[in-house]
Amino acid sequence: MFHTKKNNQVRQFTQIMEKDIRVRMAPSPTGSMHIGTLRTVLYDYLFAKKNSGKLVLRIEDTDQSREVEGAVTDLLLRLEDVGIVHDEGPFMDHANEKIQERGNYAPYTQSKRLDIYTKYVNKLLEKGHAYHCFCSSERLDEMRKQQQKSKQPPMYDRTCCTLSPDEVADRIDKDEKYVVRMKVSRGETITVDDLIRGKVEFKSDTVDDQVILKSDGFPTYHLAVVVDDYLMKISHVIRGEEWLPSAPKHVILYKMFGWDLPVFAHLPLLLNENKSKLSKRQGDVSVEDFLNKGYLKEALINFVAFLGWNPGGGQTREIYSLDELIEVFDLEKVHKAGAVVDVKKLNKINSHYIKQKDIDELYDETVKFFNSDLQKKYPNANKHSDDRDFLKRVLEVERDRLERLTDFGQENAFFFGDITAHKDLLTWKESTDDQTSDALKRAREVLAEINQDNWTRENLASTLMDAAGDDRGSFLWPLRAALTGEKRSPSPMDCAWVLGKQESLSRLKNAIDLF
RNA sequence: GGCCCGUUCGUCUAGUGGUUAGGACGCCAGGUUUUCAUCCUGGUAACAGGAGUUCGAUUCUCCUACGGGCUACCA
Repeated sequence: MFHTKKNNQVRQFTQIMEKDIRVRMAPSPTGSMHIGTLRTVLYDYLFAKKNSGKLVLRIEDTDQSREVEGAVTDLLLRLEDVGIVHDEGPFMDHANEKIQERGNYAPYTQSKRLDIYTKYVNKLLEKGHAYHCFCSSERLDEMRKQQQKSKQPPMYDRTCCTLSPDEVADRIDKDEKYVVRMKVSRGETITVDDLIRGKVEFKSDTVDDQVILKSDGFPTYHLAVVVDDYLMKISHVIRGEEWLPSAPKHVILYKMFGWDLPVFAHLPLLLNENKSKLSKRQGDVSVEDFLNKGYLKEALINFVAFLGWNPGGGQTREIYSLDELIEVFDLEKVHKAGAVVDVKKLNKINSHYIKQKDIDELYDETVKFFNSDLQKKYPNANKHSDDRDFLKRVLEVERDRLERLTDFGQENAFFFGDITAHKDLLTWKESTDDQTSDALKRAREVLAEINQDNWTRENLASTLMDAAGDDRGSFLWPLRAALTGEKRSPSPMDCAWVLGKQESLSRLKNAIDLF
């Protein structure tokens, strides 16, 4: 009777739990947001949204020594940049330039939860699942050295495990520094059930008596994640594969506390070209770097989503918006093997989004890159730097040539400064001087006849193509060269459109004067 | 060294107990084009190796090799 009832309760409870999808992103504030973090966080977000769940942001700052000033702010800003919105945790309060926490399980910053951890560590201590350890780091180092030498796995030798309660109390009284270690029972098999990898088994004999409470009173990651994931009712633990080896420690802790396990999903690593774990050294890896290099957030999200996952099912489309990704995302389709980050592919995706983007929106995102370099590159550019219409025309003509936003204006100095045309450049293939001169004069006549109102991209294109007739090269090349002074550029119609009638005619006159 | 994970074109990947092993990026060639770029078409290139199961394995199992991760009072 009793058992049946209880089982039913348990079943109901777990059913509710299963429906209640809650995932967390749990970064450490140790620097600017890494592209790998972005991928993990994106999968968190996609999974939560796909399953109508909640996304929690929790700051894992239990290592004070590694903490970097402003890292949390950077993180929140980057999340805003790419459009990943969480439901609980710290948020930027832009009005007051502060960080504010929101949610029922606050605080979401581990350094503010110290008393919670000590409480749970004490529980473990009481139940005999943990013990105090007074070993100095010098002794520990020496011990590991010896173990390495004799080809033993480096593990704590449990010297302090057998200390009597009296001795422990005594040494604590004497203010001796100590840590608390979890006591892993021997001879067991620990199974980590992973959504992506299936069941992964570990012998408990190979699991170290991990420190769970450091001598500074802070918990280690292992204790803090388990406690917080439990208290914050996290249903799915999604994190990088580098955590797989420590997953059995977490499973053991859940068991010690008597808590239900969350679902684990260990994501494949993002790799350098040489297949090692993606790191700085090998180029920029922070989200901010990519954004600053002129990659659109849509491209970055799209690119990173397909590193280690794809919709499958013979689907060949690879361009997906964030909302579309939510539609098709499936955590179980995530791969097992690591994925090399290939910037060339990112470039392609980026240029795709640049071509697609609404021109005004694109302009707003692009012009800031242009302005920052404007003075250095184009001494004469000032006359146009505030001319939104002019810059927008340049962008429209250039957009199909852009791989990154930072390319804007890069190869088109002729739009902004004075040019010097040379005879050689103006001459098309075997044309004689007379032919070139005639072509230029004819072009000037054609352009001169187009009145201001008709000075549109479309009209210029059709008029000039008509004027070019069959022998396009001998007409269009000198015109383009006269307008740009460059070997490569957008089409003469586009250049004329951007430059405007007056400037175009003036440049043509300068060219004609050379002959 | 120990533990764990992984392995389809160079890269990201689809896919199946029987397929001409498909797509994307890159690269190469051709086309469109006044140039460059865009765009279009085509081409190049892969199931790590061995054994087993099977009528048949890239697909299932085992072994090996190779790669990677972890091995802290870091996360």
